[in-house]
Amino acid sequence: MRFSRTFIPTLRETPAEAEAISHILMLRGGYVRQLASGLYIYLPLGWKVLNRINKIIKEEMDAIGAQEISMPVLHPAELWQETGRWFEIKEEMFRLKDRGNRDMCLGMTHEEIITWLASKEFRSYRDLPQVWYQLQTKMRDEARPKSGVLRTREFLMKDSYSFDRDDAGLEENYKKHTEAYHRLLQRCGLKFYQVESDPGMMGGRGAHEFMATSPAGEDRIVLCAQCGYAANTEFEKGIECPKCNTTLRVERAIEIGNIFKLGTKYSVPLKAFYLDESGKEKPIVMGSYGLGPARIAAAAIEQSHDKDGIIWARSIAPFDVEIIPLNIEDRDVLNLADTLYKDLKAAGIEVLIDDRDERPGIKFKDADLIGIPWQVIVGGRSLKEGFVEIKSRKTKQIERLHISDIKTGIFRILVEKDIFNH
RNA sequence: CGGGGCGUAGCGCAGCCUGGUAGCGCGCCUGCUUUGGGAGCAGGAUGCCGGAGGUUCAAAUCCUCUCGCCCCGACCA
Repeated sequence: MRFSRTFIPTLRETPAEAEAISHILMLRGGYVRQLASGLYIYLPLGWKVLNRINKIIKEEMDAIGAQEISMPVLHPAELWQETGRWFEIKEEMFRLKDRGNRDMCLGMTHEEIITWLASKEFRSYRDLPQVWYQLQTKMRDEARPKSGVLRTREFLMKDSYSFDRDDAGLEENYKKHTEAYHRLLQRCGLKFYQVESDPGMMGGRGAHEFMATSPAGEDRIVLCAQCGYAANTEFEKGIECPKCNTTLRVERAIEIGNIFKLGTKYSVPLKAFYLDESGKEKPIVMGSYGLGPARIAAAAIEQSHDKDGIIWARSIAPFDVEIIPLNIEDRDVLNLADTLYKDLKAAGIEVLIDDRDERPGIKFKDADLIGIPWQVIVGGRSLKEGFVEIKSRKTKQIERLHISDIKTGIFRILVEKDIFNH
């Protein structure tokens, strides 16, 4: 895309309302804008990042046989009354009435809805197992939204649900999800831990959280350097590792995903039953698996930035490469930059060209702020000597490439040196 | 929901204590000069001082109420 025609409103100064690093950089980099407390607008760059994360999530979910569907955000109250959560959950649920004065609510999660579907559709053990997922907006009237997109009142969630005939089936789907989460979070370039957690109001028989370490995190986890043991501090108050007696270290972390073995907590009240081989009616055994794409993006920034801005992993960066012609009034510079732009694009690389009529300093500053992993700098000075430069956002190292060798040179660097390349 | 802080130009802030013509920096617009790390000069535009009520000859400033945003805590299916 052309910078001059793309809406990327970078900010020179830090807005007063932002304190968390990811919040500051998302605002300054022109990724998001705040509408109200806990409500965010994703601008072109932010939306691109979110979609790249979503794409990775979908690929890994599809790979374990999950099928994408989409459920409503607006729910009838009855289902929530049947499971009791209509009464257990207090101000955190947005409630409203429709024109017929029927009680409705905005979905905080979708167990009730998907279990209703399951109760209508599944008859026989032959219908199972199934795993369904969606990327859908969740609404929660948070007591205290905070830290930019880390804790909001409306947010996107990947939520999947598994339906099995017995515990063995649930264990298998649970394990598949665990493995998919590890793969996808690695692909996003995150440092994270899987820890045991409290099933809480979700109920059921076991749960895990996926935690990305960051000082901006709301949770604390304990880690064992010796054996890799990790747990939520809710459970482990002691400072010794229960597995190998090494001293544990406590770190703050962002909860980016959680998974629950629901068992029959929802299938029983919502009458989601199936008939087994002997014709006996049994409740479906369920699991539910959440993941927050916006939290993945924010955690990635928290874990990878410097004083100049964001340092994206290439897998989730808004673009792979940013071409920076330093002076667009210099014909040679602009022409070469433009040719490169078209060539890289044609080769399937996501590329942004800073074709604005701005001074070099502004372009450098904005490029570092936005954090695209590779910068291709086309300047009059080195061009006269026959070179362009390719610079790593992460290491700041510059490699000079002769113009006769630019294209292949860039491809070589993208493949060989990109530590995030998968 | 408890505690604290802040609302003044697009952004960052000063002015408030001690009432008296609304300011600074950046950005924005015009022109010229500049072009390898947020340019220089000259000219210009921009304010319901969050809102309502009150005190006063006079309120950004004092008083009351209210709304919004941030931070700490509680909460977080």
